[in-house]
Amino acid sequence: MARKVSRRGGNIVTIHDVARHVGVSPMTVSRVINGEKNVREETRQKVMEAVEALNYTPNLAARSLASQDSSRIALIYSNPSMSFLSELLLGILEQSSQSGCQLTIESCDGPEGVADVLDKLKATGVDGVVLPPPLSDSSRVAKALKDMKLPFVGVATSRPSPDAPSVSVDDFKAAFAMTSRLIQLGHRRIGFIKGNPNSYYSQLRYEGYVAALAKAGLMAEETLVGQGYFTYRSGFDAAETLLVRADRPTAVFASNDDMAAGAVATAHRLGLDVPRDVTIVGFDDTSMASSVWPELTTVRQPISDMAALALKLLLDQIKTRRAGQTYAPVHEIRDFSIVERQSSAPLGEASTTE
Amino acid sequence: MARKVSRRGGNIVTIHDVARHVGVSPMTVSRVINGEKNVREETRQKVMEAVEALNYTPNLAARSLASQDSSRIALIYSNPSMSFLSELLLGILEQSSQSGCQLTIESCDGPEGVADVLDKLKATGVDGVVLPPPLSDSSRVAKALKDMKLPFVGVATSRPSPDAPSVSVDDFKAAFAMTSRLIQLGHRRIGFIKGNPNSYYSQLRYEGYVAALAKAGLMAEETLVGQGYFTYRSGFDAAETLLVRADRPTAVFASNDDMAAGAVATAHRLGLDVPRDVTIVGFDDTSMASSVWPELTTVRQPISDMAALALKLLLDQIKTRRAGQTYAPVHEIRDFSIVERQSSAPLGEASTTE
DNA sequence: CTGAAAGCGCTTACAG
DNA sequence: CTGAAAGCGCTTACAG
Repeated sequence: MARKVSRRGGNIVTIHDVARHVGVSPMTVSRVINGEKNVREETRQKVMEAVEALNYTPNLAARSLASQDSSRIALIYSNPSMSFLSELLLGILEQSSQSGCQLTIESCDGPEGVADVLDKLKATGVDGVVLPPPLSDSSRVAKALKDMKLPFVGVATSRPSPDAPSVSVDDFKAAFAMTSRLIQLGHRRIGFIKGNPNSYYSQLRYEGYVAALAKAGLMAEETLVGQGYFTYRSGFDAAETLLVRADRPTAVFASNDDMAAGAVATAHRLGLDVPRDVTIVGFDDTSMASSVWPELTTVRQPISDMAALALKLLLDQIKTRRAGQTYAPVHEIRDFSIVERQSSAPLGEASTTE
Repeated sequence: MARKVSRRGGNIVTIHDVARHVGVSPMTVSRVINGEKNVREETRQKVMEAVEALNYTPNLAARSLASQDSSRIALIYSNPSMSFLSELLLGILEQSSQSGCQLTIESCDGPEGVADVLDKLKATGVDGVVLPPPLSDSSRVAKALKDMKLPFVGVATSRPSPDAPSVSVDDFKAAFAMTSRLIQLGHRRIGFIKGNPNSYYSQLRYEGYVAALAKAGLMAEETLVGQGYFTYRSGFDAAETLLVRADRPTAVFASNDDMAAGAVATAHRLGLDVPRDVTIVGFDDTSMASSVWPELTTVRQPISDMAALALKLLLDQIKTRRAGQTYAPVHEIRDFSIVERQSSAPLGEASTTE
């Protein structure tokens, strides 16, 4: 009978095998694996070697059962840009497989739809929730979660809930930096495409743009600002209004990549070359930014990393709570960077790229 | 001490609680939950009610530990379209959270890079692998996996390995149907943008196009066929060659959505209206198809569902093997459909949409 | 710094 | 059709 045949195709290597191999108790092996302090250095070495030699990997199921530590985490998203979502997913998955937690994903229609999802999750049993924008910005959602006493974490939130941890980028500063860069390239008439007005981070990006203009002694002309909703289509439409004018801007800063990609499409349709006739830049650096042509100059937000970290913080929070301690929410700010690609150029300079 | 406080915020409800509530043994409850036959209908009812009433959910960790049934599944992908990947991820995640398996994702650079990933996975311990295209088409990858005796499943494969299950759509038939539809709309000069020549399904889509033309008594003109690589950029470039010509095609069938989106961008850049001046259609119906403007008419492949089913088949396979039985690979064919949106129109008809 | 005992919540294999 | 026993692989809590 092949009962002891492992799921890895060989024989199962358990903590007992390692223990026997080294000549210690399973307990000691457990301690080494979990990086606990009270183990003699020499013993630790030997155990490590045995783990290596036997190619041992802990059984996650056993571990979480024994430690009562298994967590079911739900990622609730609402109509974000798909490219944003994929980056996020990649990061979350990485982390969840490392942490050995069970991941569920649920979609809903905006903050209003969250209640239903929450009911469902309550029935199924979830230990924590990861909230990407725009949900992460909704105080309403935060309140609902708080009422349920369900731990959660916000990713890419500009207005983190005081009760929950969050991971984000300084949207104001990033937009300020990007706008400054455009000014440095010689642009003076710089358009802006806003994101969804309900999102606070959308607001912050706009304010960063205005502040950078002001610092350079420029005015934010209302006619150079278009209203978008973070979708390709909205960028496409908003850009049209900005670009058909005779005194069109020489650069357009769309506040996410999807809208920037839409703006590029519009520019092309209007017979404008990017970046020769108009510079167009985005925000996020999702896959969209480098799949479009010309590839977008954009503000890079390390979405995957941020998502991974967010999940980690959530798990910490859950652990702390289980231990009966109170959890002090951490608000992590990640660095952004400006990635220059082919969609931007100094003012008046002919496109020479390739 | 809050030791018995559940991860769900209330007290843990275990199989014993349910059993006590009904007045049966835990064993009986287990049987009901797992849908086994040998339970009296009346007992089953009562158990079900108790499960409902107590809001019981089985502990996945305990279950997989007891049944020795936990599975670690790796999704290995190589540079697919990001939008395709997200759809896939969504489906896989749905299923993995339902089946309670542990998911890992790994990326690599094409079939050549798989060896490294496999080594890594071998060390970590994995029970099965999900392979999306183009990896799912590579006999080399299939061989490597087979040599490792690692179960795998192909998603969206046109050339399924005889040793592994697969879930796909009939690419030939789908391309045939789409091309026929274009012909039906009055188009006679129909261009085609091929996908990566290494992919067999790319080949099949092309053959479907040619066959449909032939059936209508049309020739596949070589000058109407462009070479792409399934990327936005390649569609953008290939479309240029097709559309700058005076005798340009009136419709272009790009063999995936990313390329179709690129082709639309090119059309716009050349001052052509879509669909008034040229109809452009895609394949897959990823989020790209409906985020671009005009939204793409395309062949819908139910990617999420296919991925979910694929994972299920993989899990079945693993289970069967563990039971020591031999597994006969199933090759599932899903239905495609043609989704008509704004990027296509009858020949010569002015754009009247909206 | 290390170990023996008990138990996490479920299922398998056996007995009735 | 139903149940009592044993065990999955690990960790917690206690003892030394």
